[in-house]
Amino acid sequence: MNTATSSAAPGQHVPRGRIDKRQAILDAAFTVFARHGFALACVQEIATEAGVAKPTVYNHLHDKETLFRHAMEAAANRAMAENLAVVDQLTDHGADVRAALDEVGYQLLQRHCDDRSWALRRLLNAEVNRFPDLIDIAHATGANRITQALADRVARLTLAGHLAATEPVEAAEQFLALLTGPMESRARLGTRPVPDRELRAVARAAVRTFLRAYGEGRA
Amino acid sequence: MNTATSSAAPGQHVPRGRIDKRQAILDAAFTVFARHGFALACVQEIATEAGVAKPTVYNHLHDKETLFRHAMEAAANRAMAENLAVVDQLTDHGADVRAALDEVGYQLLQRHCDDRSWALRRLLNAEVNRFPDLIDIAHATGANRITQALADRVARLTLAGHLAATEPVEAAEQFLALLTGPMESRARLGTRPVPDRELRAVARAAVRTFLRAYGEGRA
Amino acid sequence: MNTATSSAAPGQHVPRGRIDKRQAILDAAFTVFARHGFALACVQEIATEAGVAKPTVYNHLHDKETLFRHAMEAAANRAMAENLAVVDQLTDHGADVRAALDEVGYQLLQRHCDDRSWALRRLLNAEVNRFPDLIDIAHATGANRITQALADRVARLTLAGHLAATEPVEAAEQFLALLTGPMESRARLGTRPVPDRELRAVARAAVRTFLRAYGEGRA
Amino acid sequence: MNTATSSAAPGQHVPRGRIDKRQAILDAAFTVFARHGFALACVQEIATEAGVAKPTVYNHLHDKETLFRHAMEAAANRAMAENLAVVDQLTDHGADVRAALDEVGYQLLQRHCDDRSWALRRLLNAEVNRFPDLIDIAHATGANRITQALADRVARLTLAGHLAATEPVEAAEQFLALLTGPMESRARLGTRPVPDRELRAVARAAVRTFLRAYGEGRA
DNA sequence: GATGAATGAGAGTTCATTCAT
DNA sequence: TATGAATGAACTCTCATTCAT
Repeated sequence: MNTATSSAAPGQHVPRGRIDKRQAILDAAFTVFARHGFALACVQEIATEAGVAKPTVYNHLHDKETLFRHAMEAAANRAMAENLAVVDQLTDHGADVRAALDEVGYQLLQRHCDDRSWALRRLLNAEVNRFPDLIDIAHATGANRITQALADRVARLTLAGHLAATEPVEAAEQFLALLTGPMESRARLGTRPVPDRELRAVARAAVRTFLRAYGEGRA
Repeated sequence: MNTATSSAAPGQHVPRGRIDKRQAILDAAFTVFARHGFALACVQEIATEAGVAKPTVYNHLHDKETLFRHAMEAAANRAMAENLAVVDQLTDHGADVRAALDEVGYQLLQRHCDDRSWALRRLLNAEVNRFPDLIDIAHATGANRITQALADRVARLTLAGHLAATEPVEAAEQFLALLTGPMESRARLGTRPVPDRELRAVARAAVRTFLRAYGEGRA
Repeated sequence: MNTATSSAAPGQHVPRGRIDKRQAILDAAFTVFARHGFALACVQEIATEAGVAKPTVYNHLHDKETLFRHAMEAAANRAMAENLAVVDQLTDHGADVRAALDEVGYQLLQRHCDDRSWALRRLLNAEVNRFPDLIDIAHATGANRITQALADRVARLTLAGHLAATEPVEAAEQFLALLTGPMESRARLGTRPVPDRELRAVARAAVRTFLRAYGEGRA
Repeated sequence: MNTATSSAAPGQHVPRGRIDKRQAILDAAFTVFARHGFALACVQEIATEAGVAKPTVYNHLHDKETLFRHAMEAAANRAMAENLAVVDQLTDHGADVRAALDEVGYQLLQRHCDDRSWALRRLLNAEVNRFPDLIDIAHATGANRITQALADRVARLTLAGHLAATEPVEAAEQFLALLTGPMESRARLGTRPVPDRELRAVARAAVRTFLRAYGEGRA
């Protein structure tokens, strides 16, 4: 039905339409799963959202569970990539640590409060019993990697004399906790859109506490 | 599994069913909902778990939705009561603030990592789209009340000269964030039982950071 | 619940309340059956409409089928009595046969188009497969008796020289047919209230045709 | 029971089901609805009677209600077509009006007393509250169309000097009433099969009365 | 490879009916 | 006697999944 979606390079025989279709299905799947949860999402709705027929979904992803897994992995990977990109900005080339942390904290919060991020965490929570292995994928490759990446930066800042964090991982963990912890109830589990100003404020408060605890004056 | 279904005095005629059937149903409902989520939990299983027939469930709680709502409210209320009881221990009659915070933090973490607490949060996350009003019930009367109660204590400790928290609510929010934030990935969303020792450690780390930021030396 | 319904004579110990209750139940039953049909009428609704509890219905009338049978018989008997009373007016003491037939025809049509009459016929039609014996009760003691009573009057009028009906039963049958036949689609099976003027017109037309066929001028 | 389900040419590959499944379902539906009424007819029985699986019924006709509506409409259309075909025979090329009316009356009565006709009227009566619009379909396009068609013929016969009906519609209405009115109790609402001889007799009596009232001698 | 049609299994809900007070 | 509570049975409808084209 949607055969003209792809823009395959002319003269070359790459079945790009195939891949595009698969991607469309995965996107649609995540959207629909986010809307209704695993159990109540029906494959027909996913197919319609993706613009294909139901059996096509089964041709590409063998069954509903596989579909869910792949959609979740894709979403988790994208989210992690975005977060890592933010953390990577935290280099020491700017002397003003507070400003740098403020900015990184704010951007992390933005990612955290994105609709798809909330949906991802919601689904992870919801289906943890049915898909226990998804936690590994999402946390091992997700949350923990963010923590580690952030710990790396903290360690560097400590070595550079900008911080006094003796245990970088713990510091990173707490920094993230100070950022995201307050959002749970403020955003009502992702139901309420949090204005940018509030994100900035939460980030600033987190940084303030973090720096009081781990600022250079401390040991 | 449901040992508290009926506590009738032995030797006394037990009516075919009346008094605590409703409670048994609600308990069973929460258990089964926690097991499978709302959509996949079937009323028959709840009825069986409660030791009644299916229509009895419908006689007491009109709907599957109503059943869910009431089960969730009951669970949320119990959890909140437990947490408030813990916070209430945080009076200033002990001079050692750190020890008091350690203990309260540890007990809050215990409640937080209780199976039923994880289940409650999981269900809340999972069904937020279908039951948006449950967030109000759970957060407004739950998380926020804990924060407020804790803020009260923080204010008192500040007045007593034991803390330097100028904004008690923010301080309370961050204390809770420092406690519970790290648990998300450590407990793998409630999948992995966290040993007491680890709870103690996380609590201690949280208190350490908290006191560095809000200890009496600060202003 | 409705204990004060009866007006038992003081000083006498007649359990009138019992009888009243039974009657209330039968009335309610007919109303509800007329509303929803046999299958969809639920005993609970009948009980509520009668102002009693559900088991009380079962105490008085053993089960739903019995309830239906008794309600229908009562309604049929009442309808028949009313119709017979109308036919009985058709004596020859008035010389104007046309006027007498017009009036009787009109009154029969009124009875025929009463809500409860439509409901009765509707239910009879609807449940003929499940309650075949009800036709006997309703037709043998109902429609046929009206026809016979009318045939009696026709015979008398013939003997008195006012009519020329050689076969009174056939004449009666046709008179009733001319009256009620056109109502089926005019009243849309009882759904549309037919104005009195229309009833008069149909009756007059029926009488006109009837007298052309069976008037004294004919043989 | 359902011999006309599939008329595929023998020796040809029959697809697992496609072409006349819908028709088979509608036929089965009418049969089963006629047997049990709307409420007590269960879709499973319809599916079995049609030789398909239950969901197939839902695939073709969305609802039990939709199913009922379509089955009723089909039955009503067929009945009306048959009746119209009979009325169409009533042309004036035969000089013997009485014989022509006798024959047409008899054939109309045959249609009227067909099992499916009784069933159709029964269902119409039974479910008039739940499906009020069906009356329009059945009466407006059914009974009234027959009356109008018959009135057309009556008018022609009048113009040809064979009748003296000044109001063709009223005459047609009464002719039909004289035919079908007596059948209600004679056929016991379709429960008792009426022998052909009786149909002939009722038709003849109706025609006799009709011609006395509207024959050429009259004005 | 993509699709229209078909199906087996299963869930929520209702209801007539019966206990036990 | 009248009733609140409980239940077994049944029914509609949905959905993941598979044929056969």
